[in-house]
Order: sequence, then C-alpha cells, then structure tokens
Amino acid sequence: MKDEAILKDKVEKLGVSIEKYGRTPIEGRVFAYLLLSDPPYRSFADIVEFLNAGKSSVSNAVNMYLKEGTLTYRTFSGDRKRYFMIDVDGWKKGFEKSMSSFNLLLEDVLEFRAESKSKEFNDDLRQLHEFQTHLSDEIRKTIDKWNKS
Amino acid sequence: MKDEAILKDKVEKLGVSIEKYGRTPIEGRVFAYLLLSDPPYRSFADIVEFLNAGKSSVSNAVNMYLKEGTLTYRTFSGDRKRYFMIDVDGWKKGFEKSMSSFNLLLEDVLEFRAESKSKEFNDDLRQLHEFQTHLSDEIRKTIDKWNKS
DNA sequence: TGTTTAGTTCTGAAGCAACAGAACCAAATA
DNA sequence: TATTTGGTTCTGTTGCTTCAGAACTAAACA
Repeated sequence: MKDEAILKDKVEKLGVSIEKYGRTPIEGRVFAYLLLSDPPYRSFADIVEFLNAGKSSVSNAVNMYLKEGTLTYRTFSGDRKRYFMIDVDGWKKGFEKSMSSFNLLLEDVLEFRAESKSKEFNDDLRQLHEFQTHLSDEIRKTIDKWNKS
Repeated sequence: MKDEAILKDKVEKLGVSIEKYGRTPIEGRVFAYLLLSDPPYRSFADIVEFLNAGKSSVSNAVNMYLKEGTLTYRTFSGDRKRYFMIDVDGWKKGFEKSMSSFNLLLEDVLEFRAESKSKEFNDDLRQLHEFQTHLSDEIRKTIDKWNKS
C-alpha cells in the first residue's frame, strides 16, 4: 500500500478515536491529520484536499481549534498561506483549564449542599474536590518545571 | 420561592453545565439532580417525576451512568425499588481511566511518527506523554492514599 | 485599477440524536 | 393463578448537527 494511502487510513482510524473526546467527524480527522503528518504543519488547501472535505467544514473545524488553543499556525516568508499545526503547549494547558472549571462546578454543588443533612455524601464530594485541587496543583507544577528546563 | 422550585432551578442550571462534559440534556439533569438532592439517593420514579421526563429517557440515562460506573444504587429492606446515587469513588476512578486511554492514543501516534523527521514536534509529543503518565501516577497514588485512610 | 488567492460565511440537504409514550416483561405479592 | 410494581424496550416524531458547495470578502499582487 502506498504511503499516502497508509496515512489516509491511519487518519480515519485516529479520527474516530478523537471523536470520542466530543469532536465531530471532520474535527477528529483534522486533528488526526496534523498529529500524524510529516511535517506537522499543513495549509488550509492541504487539509481540504487530503481529507476530501468541504472548505467550510475545514474552516469551521480549524477555527474552533484555534479558539480553543489546541491549534496554531506558522507562516513562511514570501508565502501568504498559513500553515496550521498542533499547539502542544496549548493542548497541555487545556487540561488545567478543564480541571479548574470542573472544580468550580464542584464548589458550586458543595455550597448548595451546605445545609444538607447527608454528611457522608458531602464528605465524599469534599474529598473529590480536594483530589482535583491536588491534581491541578500537580499540573501547574509540572508545567512550570518544563518551562524552566 | 419554594424550596423545590429552587432545587428545580438549580438542577436545570447545573444540568446545562454538565452537558458541556459531553452529556445529553437529560443525562445532565439526572446527574445534577443526584448531585444536589438531599438525601442523595432517589428512586427511578422520583427522578422521572422530578424531571418531568419520560421513563425511557431516564432509564437510558441511568443505565448509561451505571455502566460507566459513575452511578450506583442502594436498596432498603422491604422495598423493591432501587435508589440511585452518585458513586463518587467510581467517578474518581473514571479520571484515571480516561487518562490512560488518552495515553494509549498518544503512544499510537508516537509509534506511527517513529521515523518522521520533525524532531521538535515529536519531542513535544513525547513530553506530553510523559506529562500524562506522571499525572496518572499521581492519581493512582492519591487514590491509594485515600483508600488506606 | 483589475485579478488572484486564502479563507469565511451563507444556504440548504441529509441524517442522526434525543426524547416521549406505549407496549412490554419479569419478579414480587396477593 | 391473577395482579401489581419497577423498570426496559420499541416505535415514531422533532429538531438539531454536520456538512458540502456556492457566493462572497479582504488582502496581496500585477
């Protein structure tokens, strides 16, 4: 099988896995393509052509990821095009963001339950909150450690 | 405003927040109800009535959570009904599970990229993988620590 | 100023997810 | 054995998501 055919196959499979994380089929494939391709940056037209997708679909998917911070792009002098690529650092920071927004949700619940009588459940929730906070700290520490080295 | 109306309102709001985590509207509301109600266990009929939802919707949502391990139930002697409640421990373990399945995905990508030339990107991905592994370990450690105390 | 290019926005079609209500089933009770 | 109860499965509807292609826009270039 030809190299490109192998890649296409792999992109489809990985794309489906990525859908499980709450992405649409096209979104999954765009991310998969940028995860797998060598070099890891591709132009808008590259993506459209490789995926056999509509321009609007790719435009929406790419902008979604740019806004989310998991995709970024680079340019080359004398070339108008943008070359999109995965922002590994932004991806990493996304974990921290989702953790802390989860923690806000838990805090909200705990406040609402303040005068409820089910002590055991409340204690469990508080422990879960502590657990998440601990993890968020750990994430922050690890990111810091990296940025220094 | 009456207590139950306040709770209904809160369940709707929290339900919407929970939808953000990839759940359907009904699923969000079921989980929200069990997070907020006092006591924190409720029968099938309670849930149907409180949410003004169809039995099939609630049945599907509850079974989905049971299978996932984030919901469990208790019973009372002389009462056929099951009383559903959030399984905080199962919820916690879910994080570890999702981390490690994410890591499998990354490993798959890294293997595929083994002979690619974009060293920088590959290194970034490897670092992300290390980072996740570190966090998984941390989660496991924290869960162990709890189970002992 | 006219043309090309890179990418966005609009529009409409197709398919699928979410849901309610009814029919159903199996275990417990009478 | 007949009935009730707790819950599941089936069926059809509604409406939303996803998507492609065409029209469009704005910047760069000639």
